[in-house]
Amino acid sequence: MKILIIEDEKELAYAMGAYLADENYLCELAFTLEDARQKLACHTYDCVLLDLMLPDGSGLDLLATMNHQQRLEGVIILSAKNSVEDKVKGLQLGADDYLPKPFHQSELLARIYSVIRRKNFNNLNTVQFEEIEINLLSKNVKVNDQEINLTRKEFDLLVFFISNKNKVISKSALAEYLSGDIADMFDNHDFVYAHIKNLKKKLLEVGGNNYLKTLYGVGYKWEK
Amino acid sequence: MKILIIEDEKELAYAMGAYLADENYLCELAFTLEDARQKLACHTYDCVLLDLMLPDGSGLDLLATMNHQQRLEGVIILSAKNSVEDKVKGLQLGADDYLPKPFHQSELLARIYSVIRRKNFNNLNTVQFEEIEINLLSKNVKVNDQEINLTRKEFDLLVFFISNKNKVISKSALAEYLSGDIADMFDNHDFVYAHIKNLKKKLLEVGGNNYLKTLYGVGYKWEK
DNA sequence: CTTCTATGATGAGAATTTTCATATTCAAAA
DNA sequence: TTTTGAATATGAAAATTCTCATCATAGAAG
Repeated sequence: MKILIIEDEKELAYAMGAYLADENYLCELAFTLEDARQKLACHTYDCVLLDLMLPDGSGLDLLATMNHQQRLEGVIILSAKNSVEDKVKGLQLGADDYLPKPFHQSELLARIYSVIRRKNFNNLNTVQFEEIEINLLSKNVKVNDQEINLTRKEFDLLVFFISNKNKVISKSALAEYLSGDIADMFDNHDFVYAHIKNLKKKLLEVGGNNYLKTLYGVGYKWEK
Repeated sequence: MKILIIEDEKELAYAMGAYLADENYLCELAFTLEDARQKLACHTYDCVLLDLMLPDGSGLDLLATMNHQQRLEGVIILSAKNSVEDKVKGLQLGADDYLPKPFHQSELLARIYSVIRRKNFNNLNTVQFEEIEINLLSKNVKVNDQEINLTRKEFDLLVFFISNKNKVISKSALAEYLSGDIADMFDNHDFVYAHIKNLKKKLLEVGGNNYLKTLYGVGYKWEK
């Protein structure tokens, strides 16, 4: 489970990071909005801990953007202000929980666990992208309500693309994801081509659109 | 592959980060010794790029600590000084390479690759159980110094057994581990039998002992 | 001790995954 | 614009993985 901690009080941020690391969460820290945006652009997290007052702006702006981009991360707002307006605004903007500072580590942990669990039960079961509907649990995929059979690798590929839509994904990242192993730089990853070809073919056969753009020399991007 | 860039010239640090990110390394930046120590306390990297002259001290001190703590990271010293003493001292303190500034990106890349490779091929990546020797990186397996070819699943199975030796492992745990997916209670996991059979056969063919006990109705246990 | 049932083992075949040789396409250099 | 080298696409073959039918065995029940 990966957590992004957006918090400009460095001492607090490091303390949270260390504590959560102990609990086997993978943590990354962002001390500014800009830093947070960078990290969110490159990575997907399971949960984001968001301080509202940051040196370069309000966390609420970031929250609005994330909501707008339909990010899947659970967001817990950490705020010292503890104003009702912020809390309401935060939850309206799609935050999943609000934790006033100061808080106990155990409480933080409990909230994180609950947010991740809730997210998982809401979003994890089905994912939709235009005419494509994926049930992550049963692993069924429908295109225009017509069911198609994908192999495991094709399914994984589709899910990975859709959950990273609009982002550029390198071939080696795909290789790593599909093989479930660190991608050796000096291996060739031609099997990725094969699975992409087969996935494309199956989607087209049932009248799906091709959302997968090839970015020569760079990778792939799934977008409308 | 994760790289920690310890470098106080921010522009250079960002440039390296961007370049290495392109090459599919995950990079983190530290601009001070303190920052670097924090990050090293929380994370493990595959390679550390270390500038020697940092605002809050000399990188050599950090190197000494890392050496003392027997950290596994490969360390490449980046230095503008290019003094023979620093180079000697750095290598004595356990650095793996020394790259005088300015350098070309391609050279940096080559050094990183070489350092990671060297680190990875030493015996830190091998696991031994009696006559069986496994290199986790190259994925070679030797039985009585004789190399055998295992498929990916057979290899994974062997590693899983040996790293859980003397413990009882259920069939569904094996299924989950091999498939890299939560094991569906209502699936049958007969493929586990197949891989176990094939692994056993290959090990016996080269004169290995059978360390795998079947616990009827319970699971398996790897023990001498 | 025998029978019965569920679990595990096995071989063969089906399906999937990966590799490989070849063709095509892209973008930089000439 | 044309050429060139590298990246991507593709079909088919090779290798691996999974399924299935059948057999063997452990342990419970009679």
